[in-house]
Amino acid sequence: MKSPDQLVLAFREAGLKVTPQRQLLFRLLHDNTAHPTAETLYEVAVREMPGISLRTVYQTLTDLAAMGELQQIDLGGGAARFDPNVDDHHHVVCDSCGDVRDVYVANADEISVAGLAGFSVQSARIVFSGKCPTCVATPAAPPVRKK
Amino acid sequence: MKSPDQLVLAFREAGLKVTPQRQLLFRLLHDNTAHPTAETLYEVAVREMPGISLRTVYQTLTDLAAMGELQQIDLGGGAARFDPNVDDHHHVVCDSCGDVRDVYVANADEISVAGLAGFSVQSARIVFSGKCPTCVATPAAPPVRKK
DNA sequence: TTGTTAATTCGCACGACTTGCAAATTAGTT
DNA sequence: AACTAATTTGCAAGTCGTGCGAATTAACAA
Repeated sequence: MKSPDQLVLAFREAGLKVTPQRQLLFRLLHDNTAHPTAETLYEVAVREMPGISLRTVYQTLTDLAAMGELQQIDLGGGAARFDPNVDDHHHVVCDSCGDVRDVYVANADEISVAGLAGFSVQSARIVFSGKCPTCVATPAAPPVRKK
Repeated sequence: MKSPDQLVLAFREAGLKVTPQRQLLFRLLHDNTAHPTAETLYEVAVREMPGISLRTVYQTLTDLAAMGELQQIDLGGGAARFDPNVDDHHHVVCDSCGDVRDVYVANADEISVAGLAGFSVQSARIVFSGKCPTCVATPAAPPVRKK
């Protein structure tokens, strides 16, 4: 994702307005490696800007994703997560606490696949599951997911 | 997934009852490669058994998944899909029509991954996206997803 | 065959997540 | 300062799935 300043320019060039709400979200997302949900991001945002609405957070996240500045990650079940890292990468999810981290796969294109005959493949997403270092050390860590 | 007859035995052994509804679903799922959603399966089931409820379909799918006879696939956004193929395999999704197919990856364990330090990884899911053969041939095929 | 009991079915309500809508507000420009 | 289109916001609504409770039924025993 571009820096907040660059995003301001990018939004104006796209004919979009730069509001205080958006600028706040630009800041909160910049270098954010927490893979927040819309709700999570909202909770942080509302502390700095008490009036901001969850609807606006959704809206801005959608806009950023549409501009390719943000990757939306659907891990099934719960809420979508948003990743300002738009490099080619993948993810690990902790089954216990729901934590998500970026993972880099060097030779993803070297895997040999059967069953893709006739398919025009555009992308491949890899999601690893397991226990994060913290939850490995703490056996009974309660899941974060609401469901 | 086991055959319908074997599932009957497995359910009884687990202390679960074998109802006509369940037997119907056993049959509909056997050798089913369509990766149906609960809703889709319900629509087929209700034709053979007009009174069956969507609730029961969800219940039975959950039971089968808990017994390891069915794999639940969350591809984000829409409804979960169910796969009676419980072999170690992965999936391709058609962006146009939503079709899902099984894919076998031979050397999935040979990929070199960075960022998993300290993580205890249990599994890896790979989802390919693209256009299925039909949608490659028919450019403007409408998406199936309701969203 | 009849009785017993725990499991199941089913419909409805509800919960989580997300989007549609419309009125009021505001950013960016003239 | 005025204008206009974009934005914000709250609420309603939609989708997917689950909790709950009353009525039903499978499984088993006498």
